[in-house]
Amino acid sequence: MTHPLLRAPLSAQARIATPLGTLTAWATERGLAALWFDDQAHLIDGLRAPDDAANPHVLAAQDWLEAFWSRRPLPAVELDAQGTAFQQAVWRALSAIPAGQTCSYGAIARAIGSPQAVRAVGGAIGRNPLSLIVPCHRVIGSDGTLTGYAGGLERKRRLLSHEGALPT
Amino acid sequence: MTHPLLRAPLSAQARIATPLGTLTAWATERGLAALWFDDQAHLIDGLRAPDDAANPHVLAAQDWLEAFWSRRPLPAVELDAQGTAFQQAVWRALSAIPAGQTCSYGAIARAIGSPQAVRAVGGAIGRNPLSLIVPCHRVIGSDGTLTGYAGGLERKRRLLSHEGALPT
DNA sequence: CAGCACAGGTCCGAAAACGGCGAGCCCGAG
DNA sequence: CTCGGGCTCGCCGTTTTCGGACCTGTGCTG
Repeated sequence: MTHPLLRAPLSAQARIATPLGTLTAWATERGLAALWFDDQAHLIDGLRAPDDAANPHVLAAQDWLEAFWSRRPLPAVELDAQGTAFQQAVWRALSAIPAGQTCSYGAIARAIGSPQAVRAVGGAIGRNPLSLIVPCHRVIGSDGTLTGYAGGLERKRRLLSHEGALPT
Repeated sequence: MTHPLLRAPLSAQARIATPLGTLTAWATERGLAALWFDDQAHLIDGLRAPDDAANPHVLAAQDWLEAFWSRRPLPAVELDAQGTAFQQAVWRALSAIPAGQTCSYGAIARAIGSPQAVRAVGGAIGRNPLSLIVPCHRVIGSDGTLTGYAGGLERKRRLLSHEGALPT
């Protein structure tokens, strides 16, 4: 039952439909622990909790997603993602990138005070459990290439396009 | 005449043919004391008794073996194996493993309440005098390796295969 | 009697391998 | 030249792998 992604036991999970595919959300008592597309969830292997679409954190995620797709201001969501100090720092930095903007891996590295750890930043971003809410899709190569996305490059492209931030 | 494997004098011995080679069975008045393949019987060196295929315990062993090969329910056999308290505990635990199943040395150690004595368990199993009847061939390494068998690894493999329990 | 070798498994530290990168370099095409 | 594509190499946190040390009962060896 203990999963490397968790520091508290899961209390609920629920599936949420979106224009880009169905997501599953996992929540602990403290907040949203994971949010991923079903078809790319290799990261989430073995994560399981009782279905409960009425869980408050799940509902919050749902609200957030609806606001996101319709480009309204985003409500706050309690997050409870588990990770090393470094990963937490990276994810926090990601959250600072506003919609409609992109940023390079190197920029994140500098932002968290480890300008040389560019590649390690890539690894941390790839392990971000909170798809969309922690906008890992807004980080691209310094030359404008999309480089990678756990949910698939096509999805990354469409997300950026939806935010009007597709690099030429 | 006193042998470390005996607590009562032997009363009979007899050879029994099986698909995997010829066994010899030794019996005391109280039950079956030893049962081993002829070619690997270093354990049994010096064990000698008058040949007597009509001895009741020998007959019981024969019945048991026939049932075993044809996968019928196994008749009870009186056992009279000599060993330390620790060894007896291990052998008793072995008898609890049903056919078609395997189990690790560590699991046996935990089962008898000495979770750390894994290696000692290996020693005790290797000294089990009652081949087949006390199913020491069902114990394999925790990683699935067959590790060892006094009767030869090939024989262990074929026994497990006969029981449909060969690990991948 | 002391010492050692085993039909294993667990834990821990060290070392190596592995990435959702980026800068520097070389080279050929305009 | 000058710009872009392709290559190499350094960067660093994380993961995986590897090698010992230790555990434990017993029989064998000096």
